[in-house]
Amino acid sequence: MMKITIKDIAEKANVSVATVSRVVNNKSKGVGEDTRKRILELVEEYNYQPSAVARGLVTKKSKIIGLIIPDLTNPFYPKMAKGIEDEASKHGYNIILCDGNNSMDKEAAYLDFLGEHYVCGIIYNNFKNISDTILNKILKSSLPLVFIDSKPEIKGCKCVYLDNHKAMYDMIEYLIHNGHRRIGFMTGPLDSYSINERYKGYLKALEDNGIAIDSDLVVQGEYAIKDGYDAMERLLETGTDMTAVACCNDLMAIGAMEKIEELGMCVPEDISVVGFDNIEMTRLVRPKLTTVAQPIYDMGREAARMIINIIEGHGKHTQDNLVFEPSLVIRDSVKKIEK
Amino acid sequence: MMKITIKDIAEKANVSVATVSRVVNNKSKGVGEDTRKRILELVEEYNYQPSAVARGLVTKKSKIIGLIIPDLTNPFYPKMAKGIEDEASKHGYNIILCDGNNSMDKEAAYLDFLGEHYVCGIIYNNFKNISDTILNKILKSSLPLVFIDSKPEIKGCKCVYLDNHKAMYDMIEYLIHNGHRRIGFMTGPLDSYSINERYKGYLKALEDNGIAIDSDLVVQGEYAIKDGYDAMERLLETGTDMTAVACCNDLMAIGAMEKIEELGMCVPEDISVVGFDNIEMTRLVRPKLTTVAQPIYDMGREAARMIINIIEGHGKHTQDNLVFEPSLVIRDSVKKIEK
DNA sequence: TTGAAAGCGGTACCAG
DNA sequence: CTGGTACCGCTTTCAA
Repeated sequence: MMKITIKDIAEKANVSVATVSRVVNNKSKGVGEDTRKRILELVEEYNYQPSAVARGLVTKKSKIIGLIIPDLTNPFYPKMAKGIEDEASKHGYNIILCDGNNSMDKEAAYLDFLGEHYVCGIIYNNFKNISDTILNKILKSSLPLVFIDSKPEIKGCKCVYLDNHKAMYDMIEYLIHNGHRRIGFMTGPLDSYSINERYKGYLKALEDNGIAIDSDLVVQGEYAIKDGYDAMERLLETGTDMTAVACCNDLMAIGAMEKIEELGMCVPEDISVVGFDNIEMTRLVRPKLTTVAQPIYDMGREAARMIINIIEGHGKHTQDNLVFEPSLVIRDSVKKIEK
Repeated sequence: MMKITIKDIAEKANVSVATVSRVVNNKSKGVGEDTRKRILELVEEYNYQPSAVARGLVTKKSKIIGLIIPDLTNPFYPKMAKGIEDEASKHGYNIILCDGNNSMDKEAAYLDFLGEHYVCGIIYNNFKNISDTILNKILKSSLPLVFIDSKPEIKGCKCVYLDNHKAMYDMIEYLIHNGHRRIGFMTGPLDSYSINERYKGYLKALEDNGIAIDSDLVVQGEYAIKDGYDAMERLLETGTDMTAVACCNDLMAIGAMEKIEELGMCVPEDISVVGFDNIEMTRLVRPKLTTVAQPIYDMGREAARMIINIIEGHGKHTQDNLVFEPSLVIRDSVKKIEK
């Protein structure tokens, strides 16, 4: 069953393709009411769908925004995607969602993929600092691009992200105010902008409070629950006298809690744990996890708005960086230590 | 900065576009080694990316599979998407992921969207029984289509799904064997194939065990945590003497547990709760939730394999239905009632 | 080994 | 108000 084309409709209606094109695109000024109606009926009857491909070839526009995220199974990202999606559809744009699967190669492949197809812009949540290969692709590409949840070293690139430094700084200070001084840090890969900022925030907070930095108190891991679980095991071996751990995301924190509990210890009595992101799980887990909230849905919306501005050319004066403020969500996973 | 086209490369290389096309597509038999090299260099230098759009227009093939799911924020679906993605990329296919946002209209819109673009097939996880509008779109479309996690009333349609009836039947029997007889049922919208099957499984298990059906023991809600929370409140009002509730998905079950706890009661001491899907959260929540596991990642992979078979024409003998077996995951949210 | 040219399904401009 | 037609960027015969 061949797909119906504009030519088929034109034949059946005894008009030219130009006319069909006119009515299909609602540029009906200059089309007789009767022909218009006849064509519309045919369109309906044969379920004619204009090929966006052919159309894209001539118009070079597509109303499709590509979105690359690191990992769909971290609940943080679907929420971001929703924000982007909601804002985009409001403006008639569709999203192509690509899950980079925590792999630079996959991300690079998707960048190519999106470049070859006619997306009109890309929102890119790179999970690590971009490699030279990727940097090159981006530089050579003329596609509008906004980074979300990161801020690469590219002059003039558009970014929306959280003030990660402040976020972690505040969190560590909160821990310190609660009497903690031996504070562990569970980091993700440090070659990620966000993670690196968080790490710096941790360091700075310790420093500002006159607490010595101890590398035995920091472990590095990947981002999933299982990774936090594993990392906690390692941290417990090196981190003597540790009374609290700050984790770089909620998933890791939850994994850490699992490990602690499995070892017969209690959170927060034996050790306090805090996370980052405020995903829904943090509310559900026992004890409820203290964490820092990112307005991720809104960040998504703003990123969408930003790229649409650029695409539609209203973006000459769009600011380069949009940075959001974090907020602490205090729950039950931190113990107050009396002095 | 205009995008580089095949013509540009051809000019620079002093050859025809046909030749460039040949080398770009590795149909190099019949291209001089030197010209070949020269062209490849140009391609590299100018970062030439052939327009998949133009190519798609002529070849009518695209290696893109559209995937429609109900809601990205239910962790069940990202896992399914991963399965599909992984299998698809193994065969060189890409996925366009569309989040229907629990809305038929959105789903319909995406169906159109995918139809207009040149995807080569669609994997569709409809969240409710398909409407006539959608049925029509599907019937009129010539695109390969496989349904996942549902089984619509369309002759000859390809489906991969769980034996939902058996799943819920087994779960209810498990409850009964543990001494429960006043068992509540928290259902999702009944005009969904999967949900309806689960409901029937519930009914059948009661019947087979000589337990009277009591409509005061069933509530209906939507699928999110909040919905389960709300539904539980209603159920508690009508469901007298209820000792257990079976929920149609884990999210609802978790919401139900929240409500129960908030009311000062305990799970499972005061009331047992079971879920469905075995999302990761069920392991994390306290008490750990007893639920039924769907091999959703594998189901995704099989769905991908199925549609690729159809697309590539090896699918003449593909079976219509692929049904997976559920398995109970017994954890801590069910109390054994001594007789 | 290479080139010319006919489309693919539309859009948009120019005529009539 | 409508039709003819030149592209858009690429693939694919058919000839040379």
